[in-house]
Amino acid sequence: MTGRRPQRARDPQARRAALAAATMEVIAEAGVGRTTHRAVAARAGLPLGATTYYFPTLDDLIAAGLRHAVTMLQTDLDDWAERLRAAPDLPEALTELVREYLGDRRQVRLEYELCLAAARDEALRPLAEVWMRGLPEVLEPYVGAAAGRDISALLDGIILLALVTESELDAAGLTAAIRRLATP
Amino acid sequence: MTGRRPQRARDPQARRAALAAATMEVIAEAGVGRTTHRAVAARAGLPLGATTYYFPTLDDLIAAGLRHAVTMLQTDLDDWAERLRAAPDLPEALTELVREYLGDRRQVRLEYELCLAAARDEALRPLAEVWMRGLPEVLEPYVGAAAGRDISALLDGIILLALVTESELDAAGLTAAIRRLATP
DNA sequence: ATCGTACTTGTACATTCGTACAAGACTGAT
DNA sequence: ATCAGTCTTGTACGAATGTACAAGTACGAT
Repeated sequence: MTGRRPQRARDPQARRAALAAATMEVIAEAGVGRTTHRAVAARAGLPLGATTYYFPTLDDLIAAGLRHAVTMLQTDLDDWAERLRAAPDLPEALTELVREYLGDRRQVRLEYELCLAAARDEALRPLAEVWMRGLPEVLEPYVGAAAGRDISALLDGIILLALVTESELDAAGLTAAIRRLATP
Repeated sequence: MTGRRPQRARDPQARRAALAAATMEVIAEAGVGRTTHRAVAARAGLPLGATTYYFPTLDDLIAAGLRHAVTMLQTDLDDWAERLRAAPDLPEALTELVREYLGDRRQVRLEYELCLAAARDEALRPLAEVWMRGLPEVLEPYVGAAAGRDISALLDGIILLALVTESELDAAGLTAAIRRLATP
């Protein structure tokens, strides 16, 4: 019960955040189903007990990780919104954003981990909806609600294809497809 | 070492198949990351030892489950191809097929489990590619390669959206979007 | 009939898991 | 200075995990 104990500075808020961030990373690399307390603790550089102190159960920990992921994605989305606002041509700008997004495969996997987790666990659904409805909302002012949803779905599908096949993105083709969906 | 042992009839081929099918079901319900030898054995109604006898490691078992899933998806796809051939209007027929596909959420989840597993494990990639390239190939004769890929991506995205939000499919909107992508 | 091989099955085992908790340490109020 | 409560950390423990394997059974070749 009493090993050496050089206790670190206290900062509960930072610990919660660090654990959520570490959980997000573990999910991105190993998947929701292989996420464990110990992997998260190791990734965060914190003792095992810290995980259960701040998040009573593993499900809580995973939910916190996914919530953190959505927050990150949200700020990315704000970036997208701003760059689209400044862009001369929407389809071309969207294509470029997709290309950049595909640069970080870990983050892309995380997005689909979130979707699958939400598809399986109803409690996570609102979280995933925030993310899924984000892009359509950004696009709506430009092309309307219906086209916004269609284009968003197209991008999700194209991103999934690129994730699985690891093939190069056909930028010209994507731009053309977006343009088709955008024109009324 | 020596419990009661009413040994069942021998049929190795059927056992392999039963284990692969059971694995597929466990993956669909619990996810790749939570798939275990014991869950598969229980689902197949076989003893634990049978799993490791036919599939040396858990990865082998999971790969077999995913391979089985792709085979199932492939026959579904053949169905799609046949029905599209007989359909008077491609966009409307596709929309109807998507609506039916969404009826079995377990199968839809399985599809995305496959994609995520392939995104994480290179060895599974060819398997997922077979599936991802299947629909574009079916569509190509009707609309060309580029539009086939675009429409396929659109459907994947729409299906994902429906899976996550559990919202009703907007059939009319989808048909219209497909038509936009299909017309040259 | 017998025999070898391929299959079946129960069980064993080290490891890892989620979770619980006791013991210490910090901190703000008094 | 003291105390209560919050935070920190190491360790414990039963359950579940992947895998190994010995013992037993069926069956085709001989």
